[in-house]
Amino acid sequence: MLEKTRSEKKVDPRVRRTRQWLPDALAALMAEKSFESITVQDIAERAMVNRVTFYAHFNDKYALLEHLMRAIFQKKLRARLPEGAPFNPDNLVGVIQVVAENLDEIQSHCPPPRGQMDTLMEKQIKAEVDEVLRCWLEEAPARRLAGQPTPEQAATIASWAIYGAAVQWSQKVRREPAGDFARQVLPLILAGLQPLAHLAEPARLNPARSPKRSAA
Amino acid sequence: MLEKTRSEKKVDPRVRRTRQWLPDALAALMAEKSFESITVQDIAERAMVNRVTFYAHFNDKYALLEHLMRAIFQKKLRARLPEGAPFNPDNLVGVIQVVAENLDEIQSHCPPPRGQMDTLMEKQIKAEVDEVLRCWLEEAPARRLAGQPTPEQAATIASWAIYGAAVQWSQKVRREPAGDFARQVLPLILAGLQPLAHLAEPARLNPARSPKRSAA
DNA sequence: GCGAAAGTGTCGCTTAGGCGACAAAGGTGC
DNA sequence: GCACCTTTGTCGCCTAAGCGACACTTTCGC
Repeated sequence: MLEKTRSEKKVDPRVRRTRQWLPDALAALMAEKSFESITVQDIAERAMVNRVTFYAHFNDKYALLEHLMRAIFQKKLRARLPEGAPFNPDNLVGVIQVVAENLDEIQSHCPPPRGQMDTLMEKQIKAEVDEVLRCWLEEAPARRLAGQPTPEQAATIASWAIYGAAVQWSQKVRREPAGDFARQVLPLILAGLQPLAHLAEPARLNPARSPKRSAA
Repeated sequence: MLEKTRSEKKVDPRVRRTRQWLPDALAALMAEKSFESITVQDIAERAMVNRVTFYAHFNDKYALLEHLMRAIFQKKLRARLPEGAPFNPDNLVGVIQVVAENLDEIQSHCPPPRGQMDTLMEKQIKAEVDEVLRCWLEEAPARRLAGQPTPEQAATIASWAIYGAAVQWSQKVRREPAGDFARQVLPLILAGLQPLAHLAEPARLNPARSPKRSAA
């Protein structure tokens, strides 16, 4: 597991195809019936792929569902953020917004007995957000001091925080648009991303030195 | 060559897929540029298939074009005639009509320097019509006498006749609808399909015995 | 003309996918 | 309980597809 992070250069076209078809087939089937009633045979048949081939790529249908949900989320993210988008407040708002919208869509589309689906989705979305944040944190000027939080810790904390905020938002009876919500919680999320904070507010106070508070 | 006539039972799904993709790719490319300017590499690339795989299925792009044109014609035929349609005058009219329409469409869509395309299409359409007629002739009650035309001969003669008539029709400056044309030439075509003639006219004259001509 | 570039057709070799079969769970009806 | 059926994972064997490389031929551009 966890081989190359973001490259995937030379993949056998056959592999690329089947890894495209299987999620597509599952998505198509889930538009027709409940996930639980879908069998691996159904998926393989719809994907025009042998059942054994399925197991060569995914352990079971839950693993495929994880992959599918992450792919869906990634696609929405790509639509909101341009490829290789740099860190800035607007792009971070975009991430939060897409998390919220995705959550909302799943909850409104799928019938309430969603079983493990919520858990799976939560794991995948947090993982994806974590990865995006980690990229941003690694690109940012390194100012890591011993005893201070690592970028990995910051990314994890922020991804959990974002997801938690989105869950709370999605459960409100009268909720504001996802974009408004995202802008609203932005400061709280940014607070957890200290290494990036100076990129967010151009006229910031100096963090390490004594904060010379100006007279009002 | 010329293995099973109409069965194709168990084909490896991988083969089925590539034999689906390659014609699809060629059709897509021909909507963009001329056939001559299309290379085997283009086709393989568009079909997401290795170039060597192409040669495992077709000798060259002309062979693929033959296959494609026959497939297109077959599809139109299936749309006009229900699967396993029996012989009757209306279905024969349908065959003639589809031949004419197909000819017309190719000639109006493709730019006049069509090179070998006409030849290829002619060969494939006549082959397909020949096969359909042969099926009908074999199903018909056998009344074959020594020295009389075989069903194969009758089918070939009729398929050539149909195609020739369609070519003439397609070149007319002011031509009637394809359906009218088909009904118009039907008697001439039927005349060449003697073994089927009795299925076409319920109140026919007895063919072998002395034609007792009724007074006007 | 003539060299570079692109396209063609064909070779082994490697790899992913198809297939039949199997034992081991899970239902379902009685 | 017990059969019966479906689904699930997992084998090994075979085949189609991918790939790099080769020797051509064709097509340009100069």
